[in-house]
Formats: sequence, C-alpha cells, structure tokens
Amino acid sequence: MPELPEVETVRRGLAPVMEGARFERVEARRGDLRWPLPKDFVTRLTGATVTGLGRRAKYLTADLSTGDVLIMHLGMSGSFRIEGEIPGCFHHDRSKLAAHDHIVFHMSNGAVVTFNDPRRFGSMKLVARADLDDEPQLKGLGPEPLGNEFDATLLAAACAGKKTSLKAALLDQRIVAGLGNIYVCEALYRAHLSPKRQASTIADRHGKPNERAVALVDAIKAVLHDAIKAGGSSLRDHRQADGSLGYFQHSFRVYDREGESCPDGKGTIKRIVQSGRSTFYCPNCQK
DNA sequence: ACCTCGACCTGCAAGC
DNA sequence: TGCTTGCAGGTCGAGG
Repeated sequence: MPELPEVETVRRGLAPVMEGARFERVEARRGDLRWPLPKDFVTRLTGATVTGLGRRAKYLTADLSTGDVLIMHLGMSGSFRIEGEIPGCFHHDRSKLAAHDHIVFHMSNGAVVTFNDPRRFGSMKLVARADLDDEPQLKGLGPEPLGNEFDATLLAAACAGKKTSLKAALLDQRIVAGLGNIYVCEALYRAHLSPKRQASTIADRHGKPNERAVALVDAIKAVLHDAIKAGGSSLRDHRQADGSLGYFQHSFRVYDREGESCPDGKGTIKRIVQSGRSTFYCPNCQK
C-alpha cells in the first residue's frame, strides 16, 4: 500500500508505539525480501532505541540510539501491524503470526510490530547515520513534493528538455520523490493535463515554469494533502498499522475508473498503458 | 545520457 | 469446478 500518503500514514501510526521504545527482540522469519537482509540485522537492531521515525519519499527511516538508521520500504504489498499491550491500541494476549509475516519487532513497551509483505518487493536495511548521504536508494531522490522547496520553478527545471511523457516524468523518483501510479494520475487530472503530454512542455525554452507547471505543482500538493488527511488509500482491504482503513480510494477521480464518466466534464475516463503501467485520464478535459 | 522493457513475487478476479 | 490469463499502489538492471 505504498505511495507517499500511505507511507506517511504508516509513519504516523508507528511513531507513537516505536519512538522512545527499544527493540527487545527481533524475529527475521524470512530474510529474502527485495534484497537479502544483512546477516547482522537482528543483532545490530536488538537493544537499540528508536529516537525518531521519519519518512523520505516512500521510505520509512527509524533513527536509532546506536547511530544506525533502519531504512524500510513497503514495496507493492508491504504493511505493518501493531499488536501487544499498548494503551489505546487493540489488546491481544500475543501476536498471532499470519502468512507472509516476515519481520517481527518486539518493543520494550509491549508493542509487537509485524511487517507483512506477500510479494516481498519491500526491503529493510541498516546503515550508519554518517553514511546516510551515500545510501544509493536515497541519494538520487528528487525533492519531497510537500516540502516548501518543491515549486513550479523546480519541477519545470527538472522536466525541461525531457522528451518523455509527463506521466513517466512524475513517476521518476529523481524528478519528484514519493508519487506513484495513483497519485500521478490524480494530480494530472486535477491539473487538467494529459498524461501523454511531453514533460518539457511545462517549461519554456529556458526551463522556466509556465502556467501548466504552476497548476501541476498545486495539484500534486493538493492531492497528497487530501489523501494524507483521509489516511491514505486502502486498496484490496489493505489496513493501516492500527488496523483501520484509509478511505481516499473513494475520492479517486480517475484512477481505476475506466469507462465511468468524468466527475466534472462530459468525457469518459479512459485507460491506456504507458511504460507498462495503467494510466487513467479524461481525454476531454486533460489536454 | 536517455528510455523502454523485463524481472522480481504472490494473490486475486475474470474468462473460458 | 478448475484451469489460464492478466493485473496489481515499486524499483532496478539490462539492453536499445
């Protein structure tokens, strides 16, 4: 369940039970996620206290008292489940393992945090805080779309000269980091821009933003804010860490709505395939 | 340096 | 019912 709003929702769910708590016991039931877990994963984590839980693009980062940072990615199907004796959370005598429960954190406050990932495209990695800037997964990431520095000037500069489609450009984590297939479709719809439009056309020939770039940045920020407010999107009944469902999927205007009529136009929503992935858009109002 | 494509995995829904 | 096919919110490395 993982684009930026879902990952941010997970972060907010995990922070109250993980921040300030210590990894008392760590179970790595399967080490073959997207990349194999390092051999010292369990020993290096055990005993460490989480000093802060952050997010960079679609990555969760747990700052540890040991000087390490735990970097986690949910891939396509990863999720966390919180159980245990935590005030304000569901109480269970003990955590019951389910299929695809790969990693279990037993925290010092009684919380049991379980990482489940059927497809195993998710990953976990431990790196020394000092080496974080060299981390290949994080190094190439573009700006955070909700950050103040992300604006039309920045996006236009990144898209200037790009012959690829706007859809592909926005999915490129080096241009802006955190959007995925759903929110790119939704942002383009809100900005009235065709996903097939050449990316360079949001900039003039000097790389300066035009009105399309301004509309697109506004649309990206708005859709992400709206989705976070709704607790993200819950496709296929995916749950948030506290067991609740996000409900932004009910607010999709085009995603997965092929054949339906456009919410504020006369058109019909169409599905096309761009670089191997479904794009949903309204040919009538997205130009 | 670009860009597209296949690969990585499992599960589910639709079609025959 | 059971099989096959295609599709799924992501990334990465190979190849053109």
